[in-house]
Amino acid sequence: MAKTAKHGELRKGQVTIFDVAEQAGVSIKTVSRVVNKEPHVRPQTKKKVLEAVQRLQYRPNAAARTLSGRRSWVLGLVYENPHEFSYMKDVLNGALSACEAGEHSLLLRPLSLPSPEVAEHIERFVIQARVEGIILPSPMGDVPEVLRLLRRMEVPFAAIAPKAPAPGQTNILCEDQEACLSLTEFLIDRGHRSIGFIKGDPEHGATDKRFAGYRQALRKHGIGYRDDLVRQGYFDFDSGKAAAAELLDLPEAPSAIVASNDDMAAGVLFEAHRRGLSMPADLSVVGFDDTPLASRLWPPLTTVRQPIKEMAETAARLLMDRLNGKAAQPPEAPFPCEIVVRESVA
Amino acid sequence: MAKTAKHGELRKGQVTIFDVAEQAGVSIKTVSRVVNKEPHVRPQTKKKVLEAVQRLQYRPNAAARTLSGRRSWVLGLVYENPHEFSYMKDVLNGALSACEAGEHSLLLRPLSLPSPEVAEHIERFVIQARVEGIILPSPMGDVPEVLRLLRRMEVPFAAIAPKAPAPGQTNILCEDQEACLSLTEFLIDRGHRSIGFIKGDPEHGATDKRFAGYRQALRKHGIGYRDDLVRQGYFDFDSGKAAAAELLDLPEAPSAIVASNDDMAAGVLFEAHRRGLSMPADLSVVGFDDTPLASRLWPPLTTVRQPIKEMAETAARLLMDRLNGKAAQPPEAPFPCEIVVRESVA
DNA sequence: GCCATTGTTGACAGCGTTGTCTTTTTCGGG
DNA sequence: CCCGAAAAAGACAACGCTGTCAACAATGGC
Repeated sequence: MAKTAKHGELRKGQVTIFDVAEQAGVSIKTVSRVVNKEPHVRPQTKKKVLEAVQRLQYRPNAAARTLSGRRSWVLGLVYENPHEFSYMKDVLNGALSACEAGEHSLLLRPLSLPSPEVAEHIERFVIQARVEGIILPSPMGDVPEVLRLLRRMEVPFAAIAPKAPAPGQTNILCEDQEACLSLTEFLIDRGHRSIGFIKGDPEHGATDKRFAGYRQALRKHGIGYRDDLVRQGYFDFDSGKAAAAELLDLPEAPSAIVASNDDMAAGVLFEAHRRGLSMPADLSVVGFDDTPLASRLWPPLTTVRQPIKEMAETAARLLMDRLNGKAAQPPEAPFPCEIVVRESVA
Repeated sequence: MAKTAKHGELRKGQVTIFDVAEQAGVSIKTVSRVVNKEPHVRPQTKKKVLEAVQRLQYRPNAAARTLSGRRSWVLGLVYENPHEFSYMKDVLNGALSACEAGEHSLLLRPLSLPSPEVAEHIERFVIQARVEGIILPSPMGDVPEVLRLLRRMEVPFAAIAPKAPAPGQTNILCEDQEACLSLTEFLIDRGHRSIGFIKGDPEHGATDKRFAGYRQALRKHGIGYRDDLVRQGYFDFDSGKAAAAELLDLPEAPSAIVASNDDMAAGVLFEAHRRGLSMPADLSVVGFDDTPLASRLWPPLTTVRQPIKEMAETAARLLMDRLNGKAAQPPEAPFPCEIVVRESVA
């Protein structure tokens, strides 16, 4: 009882497991069992404990938990710091909300990507912060050193939209190819036959799938594939602008351009404006991602909305389930995308 | 020695204070003193310890530190989740880099703002995660309940660009008014005499200062202030669009519009495009913040770049200094802004 | 009604660090 | 060369929780 008494005097608002145990008239270990959803507690006892927890507003001390147990309740989000943050914003919000629901903390680790020390940075991050699991938004899920390191350290991870979704790891995918197929078909349906395409960064998982969707659409509608209508981009504004310049300089310039993301589509519009073209009359443009940018450009972009936030949420949830020892679910079906029609297509 | 031996076997890569103590031939307390830069250690001893730390790559276990000591080494970033994340992206990066340098962790807490439970959320956040100090980017630094709560809980905080920078708290400001003065003067210099202004969200700290800069510029150049040329906005695209529509419907429509941020400026451009105006010939537009958006719009926006990242870094650093018991520095001078000239002004 | 088995609960020792208090060492002055 | 004070170093008990193992209660088969 001495101990109980000592702990009874709540210090700085901290309610401890001892207080709950006292309230419920059980030992601290039993409280621990209930809080951690362990078996071997009678329903009746469980009820008493939960009531005490509720009454005292008890929240386990994370530091003590980490120190004592094998768990740290920390997930890491390792990402490449982009110029256009809207994709990461959704990832962040999704991960954050899942972590809150799962009583985990989320620690961020931005990294600049083509760098030899990536693995070391992550290793330090994991050891230092005792990170239990890692979320890898694209393109992190495709960096071989990163994957190798995490496997070696046996740190579970979930990759969002990786390029090559390795089996046996948690992958969160979306229907990139199908979406890009529909997007291209949308242009074909409006009468376009000469359609340019700007590829994304070859490092990103989505790049190939979107391109495949484009080709599939052409094939499906019997439109010949023309290599000169396809340009390499890197998912950023400048590369989109440059690719557009090349396409528009073509003797047989396309009447519509599919950009693999909105930022590049913005580059296309910019270049077209610069040339005094009037959109969408002279050129139709579509993007991908439905960033805030898409609705702010003139003309506002027809684009594809991906459920990034939900994907990140799922990634975090699956990770936590795995850490909690839940049986491995069957791999999630790819998330569906949705075309958002705006005025950038004639 | 038994203890030392037991701890000697590095478990899961964890190097403990015992290992360092053994290597250096001192007690763990001495290691603790050195690591925490406490006094009462002979230079010679200190050197030995630091060498051992270096050799073993020792990093104190954060959980143990938190549990044992009074410190948690955690800062919180409490923000309103915006549509346009670029401001927060900079804040985040700044805070993150300062935290890394100062060996703190950063925990995020997005909140939706006009909400009665804001204070409760923050209270739980602080207690739960044992947050030691909080960074409040605008407009969080102006929510009375938040400030009241933090003062009551005695949690140090630093406000970035608050509306009413209360004395005695850490405020990070920038020269909003001066910048908006220069920005307006930039238009006046180009011959504009009828200049519209779209105010920002009245909740934000920057709103009044930017408006004051606008009025100051008119006064300085002997241009009469016209109330009908000023509209209320809320820092978002739609409000900018709506305000622009009103201004352009005016019998004597302005030849230039100053929007209090880029997102609203995007709204102005959008509305003007919709009416078939040609920019910048028919209408000049300037924004504020230099978001990625600014360079992607057509025409690209002349705007003001604020050193947000540096400001956030400073906020975090000042907070950590305070927590480390360093003497309170004199309040930092406001950060200077910089006009970024692009093609949206004729 | 007894024993073996299973289910439920509790006592107690860590986890790696800091805070407090004690012990040892150093150093200057007589 | 010794004494006292101050500086340096150490011993040890928290911190709040989980893991391990032991104790006890309930259950079922004979």
